[in-house]
Amino acid sequence: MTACQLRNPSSSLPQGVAGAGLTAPRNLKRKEAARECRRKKKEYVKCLENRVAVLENQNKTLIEELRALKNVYRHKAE
DNA sequence: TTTCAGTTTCGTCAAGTCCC
DNA sequence: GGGACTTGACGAAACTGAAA
Repeated sequence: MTACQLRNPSSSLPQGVAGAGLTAPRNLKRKEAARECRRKKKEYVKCLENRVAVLENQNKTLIEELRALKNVYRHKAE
């Protein structure tokens, strides 16, 4: 038993047939809503990827800074 | 060039949430 | 409550790259 069958009792029908009673404008709205949802999701993922890149750069910079400071204090201690 | 497995894209359904 | 909207999940079709 697939998850789809659990959720959709009319799943023996090909997809699209079960909802054939829907009016065309309603179907159109669904299509557009799905497209918009996917567009937003892509945008969100891209945003997260950008953030990862920024944070990785920050991390590199901070590591470099820490290394430099350690050097300074090591020389002072000598 | 053909075949085929893996990936991406699309339309649809169902469930959840929000707002009136 | 009920209609409109959002989103995860599914199957089908289209696309892609590697192997034969």
